[in-house]
Amino acid sequence: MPRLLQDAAEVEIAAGQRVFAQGQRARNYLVVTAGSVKVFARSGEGREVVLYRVGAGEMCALTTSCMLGRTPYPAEAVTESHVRARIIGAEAFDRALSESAEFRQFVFASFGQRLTDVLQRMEQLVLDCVHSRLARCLVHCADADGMVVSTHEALALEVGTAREVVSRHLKSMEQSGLVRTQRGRIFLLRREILELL
Amino acid sequence: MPRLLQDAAEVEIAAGQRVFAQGQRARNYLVVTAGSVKVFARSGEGREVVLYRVGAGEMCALTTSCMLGRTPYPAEAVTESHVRARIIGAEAFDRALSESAEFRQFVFASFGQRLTDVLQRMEQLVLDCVHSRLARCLVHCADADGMVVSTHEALALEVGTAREVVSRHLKSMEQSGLVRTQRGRIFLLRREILELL
DNA sequence: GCGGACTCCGTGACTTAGTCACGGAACCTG
DNA sequence: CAGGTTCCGTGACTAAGTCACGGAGTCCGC
Repeated sequence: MPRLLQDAAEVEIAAGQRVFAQGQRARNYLVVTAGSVKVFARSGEGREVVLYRVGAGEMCALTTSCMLGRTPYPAEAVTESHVRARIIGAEAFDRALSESAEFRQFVFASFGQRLTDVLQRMEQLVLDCVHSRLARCLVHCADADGMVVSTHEALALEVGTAREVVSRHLKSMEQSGLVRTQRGRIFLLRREILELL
Repeated sequence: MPRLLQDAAEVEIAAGQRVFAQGQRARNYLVVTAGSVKVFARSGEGREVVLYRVGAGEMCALTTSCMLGRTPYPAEAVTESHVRARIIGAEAFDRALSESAEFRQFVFASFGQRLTDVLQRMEQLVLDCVHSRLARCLVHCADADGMVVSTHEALALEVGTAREVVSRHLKSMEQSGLVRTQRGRIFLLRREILELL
């Protein structure tokens, strides 16, 4: 992480807090140093899609974009865990950008990474079926023992579908012996097969 | 457009040419000065999604991102019309970035704009139904007389669905007197209503 | 002008996904 | 352990996507 960030003010945010809401204006440049923030969009009727998440060492590209374009946030964000983040004001940000090649490098790299991430995600959402997306998501979210701690609801949000659909797919996966389910958690039994989508 | 770009080499590309393919490496920073380039992803079985398009005065964010991250292109691009573009090599790009605040401004703004565009598009793809997306697309693509010159196939690609689905929705729109269709073109009869999704 | 060849479109039958409405099971919490 | 809350399962229905096929419109060479 660039030196400039290490001197920046640090804030702590509890899990489940809203970081910003749709329509709000961006005030400060943000870099997460610990924990993870979920950025998502919400439809009129309450359906949601996760756009991306910001993990430790990453900046919130949307914030940066909104600050530069002076546009309001087109999405909202909440913390998924206890989060620590560094904050930089607009002026300091501009200054750092012009003075430090290292900082530019960092900002650009984050931006680029985010863009390709999002494009890839979009590609999956449109081209892959729910079954694949769910399998991928499970493998990705599983810990070393193959356990995923998440509700069907949350998984649905993640793969961009509805809870019931996730329930049904999980049931079919369970019937084919790929997973075992419990309230609030899923155990992957045949990780290799799930990885093949 | 920053001065640096005005001195850069200009290339011309005919309509329908591939600009880059999936897996290829980015070599040069690109800014389109006339025409439009379509960036899209393709699934194994030939389905496609348009990720975004680069119009006059815009840079290709994906190219920039891939150059900075030294990653291969995750998508492909073709020209939709005769295109003129300015090209800058990697070294000149880095130099311009450090020397010119104007250039930085331009690159960042483009990047940010692209990101919010893509996020918005993603949001629509997941949260809106095909009917809305199609209506929006028609309104957006129509000329002053309310005429859209496009095949059902192309519209399908645009809204991220299949040709048959577009055909059916167009038929239903025609039956409700919203549009009139001909081979290769669609006339919007009730633009106001289409705008309400 | 006429016979392909090609592109574009329409349609039926079927599969997969998403929505709605509900009830029941599992888990807190006093 | 009573009562609320969260989470999950299910059936019935609608919307969307896939597959297969045929037909209409357009282009082009002769």
